[in-house]
Amino acid sequence: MNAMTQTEITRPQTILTDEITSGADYEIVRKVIETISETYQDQPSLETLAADVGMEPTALQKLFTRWAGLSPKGFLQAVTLDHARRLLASDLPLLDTAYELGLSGPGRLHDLFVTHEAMSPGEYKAKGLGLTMRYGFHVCPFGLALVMTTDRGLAGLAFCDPGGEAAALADMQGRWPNADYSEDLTATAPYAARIFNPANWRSDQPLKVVLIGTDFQVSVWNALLQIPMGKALAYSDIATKIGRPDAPRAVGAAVGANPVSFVVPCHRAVGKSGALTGYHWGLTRKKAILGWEAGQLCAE
DNA sequence: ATGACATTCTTGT
DNA sequence: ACAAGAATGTCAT
Repeated sequence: MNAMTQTEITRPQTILTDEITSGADYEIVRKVIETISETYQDQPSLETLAADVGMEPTALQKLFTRWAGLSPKGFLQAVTLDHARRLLASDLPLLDTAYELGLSGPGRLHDLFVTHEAMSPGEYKAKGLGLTMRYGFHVCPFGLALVMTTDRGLAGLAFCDPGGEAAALADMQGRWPNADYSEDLTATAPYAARIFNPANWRSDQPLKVVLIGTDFQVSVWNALLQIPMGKALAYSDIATKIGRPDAPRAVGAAVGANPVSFVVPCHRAVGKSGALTGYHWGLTRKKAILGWEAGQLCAE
């Protein structure tokens, strides 16, 4: 069922000619999202948006809907303050039970099933010494994804746009400067295929993730993993949840330091007002991911 | 709506 | 040990 993992891929560009065009689509989609979020008060028409990216209105409509499962207008609503508030307002009854679950094996922590283990403090201090990281770039609905794995599981996931590969890789390597790195698309492709295709989100084959960070960071990331798809939590809520109600700002820093973006849903942390605040890989991408998730939910 | 400041943890000297 | 910074929050205009 996974023809994709068999494909020989040495350069991201070659994929663009593949039938999987979602990576190329994102270039367009990203521009449109950018325009929408900058000018949404003016209610930009589909026609205007299409003209901006040099497309026919109907073509853009089709492309955007195929990408997000949501029309541009629907998407606009999905990333509105109102909607984010609704996500926030909704319950957070997942406080204690999910935590235990997270420590003891596979659980429905994200709609993508993951098992995760934290590295010991000693391993963290070694900054990756003795670890072999295999990495590769793969097209995904949000541009290019840099996937990094160890033999213990997925350790890193970053995003970039075409041309930004080196910067993204440097960003990740800076986190574990003592690790060995080797490009190995054969190792990373299956991860990419599983992560970005909701059809492959299965409980019988959970994704293995290793969390490499300080105790504080790991506890924050654990909290993020407990936020289900289509929900969001304020930074201050997360702070409360991990027992440090006075440290929302430190939570923000820890969320931002998350090395496994998307899988650890750092995009589901929002400001207390429901406003979408920063994102390490670009605020537009955060909006794109949230809108895309909204589309996935609609599709069910 | 905007801006100053309070506050906690991480990280690099 | 210390100082600076961070994807915040709150309160006063």
